[in-house]
Amino acid sequence: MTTATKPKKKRQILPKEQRRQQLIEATIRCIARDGLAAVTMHMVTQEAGLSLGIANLHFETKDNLLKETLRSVAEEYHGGQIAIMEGRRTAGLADRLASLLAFQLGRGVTQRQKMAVWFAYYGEAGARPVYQKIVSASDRMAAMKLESLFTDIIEEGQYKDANAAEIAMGYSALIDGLHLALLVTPREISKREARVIARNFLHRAFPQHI
Amino acid sequence: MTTATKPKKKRQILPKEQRRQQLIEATIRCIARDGLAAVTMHMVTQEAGLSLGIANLHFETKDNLLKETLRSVAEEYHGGQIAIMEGRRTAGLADRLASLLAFQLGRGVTQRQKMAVWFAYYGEAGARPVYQKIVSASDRMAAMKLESLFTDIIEEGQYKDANAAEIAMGYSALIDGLHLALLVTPREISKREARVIARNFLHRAFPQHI
DNA sequence: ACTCAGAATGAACGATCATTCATTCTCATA
DNA sequence: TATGAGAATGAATGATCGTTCATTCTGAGT
Repeated sequence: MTTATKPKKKRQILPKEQRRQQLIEATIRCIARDGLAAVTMHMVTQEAGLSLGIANLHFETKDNLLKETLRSVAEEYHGGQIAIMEGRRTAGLADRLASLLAFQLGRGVTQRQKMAVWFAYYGEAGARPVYQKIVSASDRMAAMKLESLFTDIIEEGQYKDANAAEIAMGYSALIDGLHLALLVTPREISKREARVIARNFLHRAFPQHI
Repeated sequence: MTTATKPKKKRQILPKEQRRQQLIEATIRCIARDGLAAVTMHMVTQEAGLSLGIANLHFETKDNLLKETLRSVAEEYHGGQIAIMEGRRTAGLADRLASLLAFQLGRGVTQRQKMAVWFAYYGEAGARPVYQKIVSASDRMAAMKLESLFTDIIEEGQYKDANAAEIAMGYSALIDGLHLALLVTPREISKREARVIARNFLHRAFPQHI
């Protein structure tokens, strides 16, 4: 039996921003794998393949690292939605609606990892106003864009008695709830079923568009 | 300035079950106030007005106490729903539907406390299969009852193209999402609005019943 | 009134973790 | 090649927390 080889030893110096990103990504993987409560600085820095002190060097405190990680995930998630809803690519409203749904309930291990992080923070949000503030910054923007998209759709489809704000809040809640179900009881619901449910919600509201 | 009075000193012996309940309730308050990650044995036992060692005496470990607390909240929440859906009180299906909605989005500080606990655990559920198992035990039962209620409603209303299982999953997800919104961004949505959204969801599915 | 089973207590212990900082190492620049 | 600014390291530190258990205390039974 040979002594375990130490695969990497070489120390490398990289620009600050790159290290920060590297540490945030390692943090996301740790949270998704072990849960927010179990994450330690050792765990994160080892996951990143770096030394213990590096996280404090770039983020000052663990709390700060966690906050920045949440900000990163929130901005990516909401940013993705906003990009679709602003619709530079797809011109038609119906296309945007379909793209949005596909993005929100799309495939990918990445997606699942991000969702795990998302809800780990939600779980603490009730007790930690800081988290609420970080999320609501980008959340509010996404909510506005969604309401605006629905307003356009209602006008285009001449839907009677349709309240864009109310449907938007309902749709957002439904998507959150479906994500939660996929995360907590994945055996009870598949992504395909989740997509059907969300589609039917939209279809009942905007039958001509989806 | 007088020395701070020590309000309580008398040691009291109570039956095991009562102490367990007392500790679980203290745990719920602690989680709601400070978040699951911040809860300590000191905190819980002090909140309960008891001594440090008592939680270990009745629950062996902290982990066990947290698991039992989750079980208690899950059973209360799902149990409340199940009781309504079995509908011994209200005979009409429409009444049951309204009662269910009122229960799920009803008023009360208690409700908010329980919801905080609920999502604190959801946040860790992705990384802790034990939590998933505890929740899914009562969750599955509630889901079955809900689907059964919707099946009856579909038959009574002769709704065409309505899939009870799909609408039940959608409704459950919507309620979860609304709870999440109320917890995380209470300024963006009121309980009244949440109730309207849920009601409209049901109205679109079962227009004759609500 | 007396007794004692076992409920309750809390000081102490050991383990874990975030943070610090003296030291080592890297690489852009000269 | 030589050099030093500062990036990276990880042993050490101090604080926090879960758990233990010797001791104290209670109250039902006699």
